[in-house]
Formats: sequence, structure tokens, C-alpha cells
Amino acid sequence: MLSQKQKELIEQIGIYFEQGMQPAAARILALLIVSDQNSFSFDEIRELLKLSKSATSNGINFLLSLNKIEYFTKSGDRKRYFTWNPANTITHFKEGIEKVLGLSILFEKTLKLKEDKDSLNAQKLLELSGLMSFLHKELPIIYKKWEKQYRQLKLKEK
Amino acid sequence: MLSQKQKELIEQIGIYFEQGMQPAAARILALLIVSDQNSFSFDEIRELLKLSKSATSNGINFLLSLNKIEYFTKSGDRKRYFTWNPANTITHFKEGIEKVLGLSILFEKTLKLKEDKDSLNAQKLLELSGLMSFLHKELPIIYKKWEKQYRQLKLKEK
DNA sequence: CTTTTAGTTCTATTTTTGCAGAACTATAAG
DNA sequence: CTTATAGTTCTGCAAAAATAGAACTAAAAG
Repeated sequence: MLSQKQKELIEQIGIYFEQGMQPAAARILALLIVSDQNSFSFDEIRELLKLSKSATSNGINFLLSLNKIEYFTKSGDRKRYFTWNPANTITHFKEGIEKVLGLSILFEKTLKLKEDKDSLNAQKLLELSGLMSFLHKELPIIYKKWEKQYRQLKLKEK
Repeated sequence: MLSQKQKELIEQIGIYFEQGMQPAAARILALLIVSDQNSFSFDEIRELLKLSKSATSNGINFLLSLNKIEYFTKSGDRKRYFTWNPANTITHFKEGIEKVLGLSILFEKTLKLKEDKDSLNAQKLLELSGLMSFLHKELPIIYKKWEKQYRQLKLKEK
């Protein structure tokens, strides 16, 4: 069902995802991304990851609420089959970066409160928030550049 | 010593920093960034943030070990005076972004294991790791662009 | 040598997080 | 109506994280 390599990747990717969700949810998401099987039932997830019913249920519902996964049903079968929702993942990735850059706003606010704007502290704060907001402005340009390049790559394939 | 606005910023910035360190350490760092006072002794930090000696000591040493803060001493005074080490902060920020992009390597590894490389799952994985590594390549260019712009800004000031 | 000071380390609590497993619910099938 | 299935929710526990405060240490001052 899962090779050793796949298991390792689930763990490693899971660690990245744990920033922002519980270990169980992180591994469920990693499983749906890594595996070759294109959908998993509740109990399959439960057994593969050796989780309890509650951990599985909570993890799945957490991921559903964030639109990171979705499910479909088969007629004459009560089970739900869960899959990764890759369509939103790029958006989520972009949002993740956006969030980090929210810190620049707090740094700008801090700067405004500074009595001595010429201190090293204030100067560096300006530099840092400057870099952050510069990056923030540049990112959409990068994304466009990539999309263009990516579209051409796809065309070539055909 | 600390205005209401400063206290709020310490809490808010602290929340960002808590990803990666204990709440106490996060607030100590935020304090050193936000305050107008340019250095703080152990006991000043302790009292302002209402921390225990151990929490203060551990927090300070953690931040020192990561080079996020530094200290100086005054002759005829045994205390250490701690300050934010802004010089490294930009480096730390860049490293933080680097780390996130490490996920792209794991996604590439995942892709290699995929039996069906034409599945939506595999395609999106390729797209995602592609975006990530593209961004990774573009970042140094952005940094240079910013540095150039920033240097000109500084020259104008003079 | 004794005392003071600044800070560290150790021990014990408290708080938080995460999960297991049982009890429960809702729905559909028979 | 009864039973089976799929999943949720509740209760409780265990491990980990974070902190408090006391005991301790190192070094300088007197």
C-alpha cells in the first residue's frame, strides 16, 4: 500500500505542515499528496496512519474546513473518499507568504512610535520593513513571470 | 517605560515570533525591538514582561544562541545590557524564506515516486514545486534589486 | 575571607496539546 | 421498526511545553 520511501516522505512533508496544524492532520494531508492511490476512505486513512477515530475525524474535518482536501461519494456506498485538493494549494502557498509579510506592517507601526528615528534600531527596522514590503510588491510580478514561463512549457509539451 | 501602544505591538509581534521559539523568548525579542530604550538589563526585562528568573534566563540565552540579540557591559557594573541585533535580522528573514522552499525538494522527490505522472495530483505537484523553485531562483535577484534601490535612497538622503 | 550581586540551574507545577477509545448520532438498508 | 454503517463527539489521560521559584554558582567588591 505504501512503500518505505513513501512513508518517509509522509513524515518529512508532515513536519513542514505541522506548522499550522496538528501532527495527525499534517500526516493525513501528506498521505493524500504522496500516495499513488487517488482516494482514501476514513478507515483507510485511520489504518494506514494508525490513528484513532477521533484524531482521524478531527484531522479530516480540519483539512476540509481549510479546503486543503475534498471528498466524493459513490452511489450505493455511504463512505466518503478523500482526496488532496491541489487546485487551492498554490493559493495557500501564496497566502502563507503573504502572512509572513504581515509582520512588515507591525514593524512600520513600531517605527512610527520610535522617538529617535535615526537610531541603528530604527534604521534597521526601516530597512527590514522596507525589504519585506518590497518583496510583497515584487511577488505578483514573479508569479506572473512564472505563469508565462509555465504556460510556454506546457505548450511545448503538446 | 512602555506605552500602551508599545505593549500591544510587543504582543502582536510576539505572536509572529512564537513560530520557532517559546512565548517568553518571543516577547523578550519583541520588547528589544519595539522599545525606545536602547538596552535592557536582565531584571528590567524580567519586570517589564513579568517573567520568572528561569524564563528570562532561558529566553535570553536562547536568543543569544541564535544571534538575535547581543549584550554589552559597562565597566564597574556587573550587569549585562541586552539589545536587539538588527544586523542579522535580514539574514534570518531570508533564511526563513529559504526554509519554506525546502518543501519543494520533498515535492520533487514525491513526484519521482509517482506511478502516473499525468494524474492531476502529479501535475499539480509539478506545478507547485516548480513555482517554489522558481521563486527560490528569483529571490536573490529581488534582493539585489532592492539593495540597489535602497542604496540610492540612502544617497538621496545625504 | 565574607558578602553581595547577577545570573544559572534544578525541581516542581501548571498549562497546553494531542490523542485514544467509548459512547453517541444520523442515515440508510433491510 | 431494527440493524448496520460511517462518522462525530465526549471523557479522560498522557506527554510535552512553559513557567515559577528556590537553591545554587561564579565572580567581583569590600
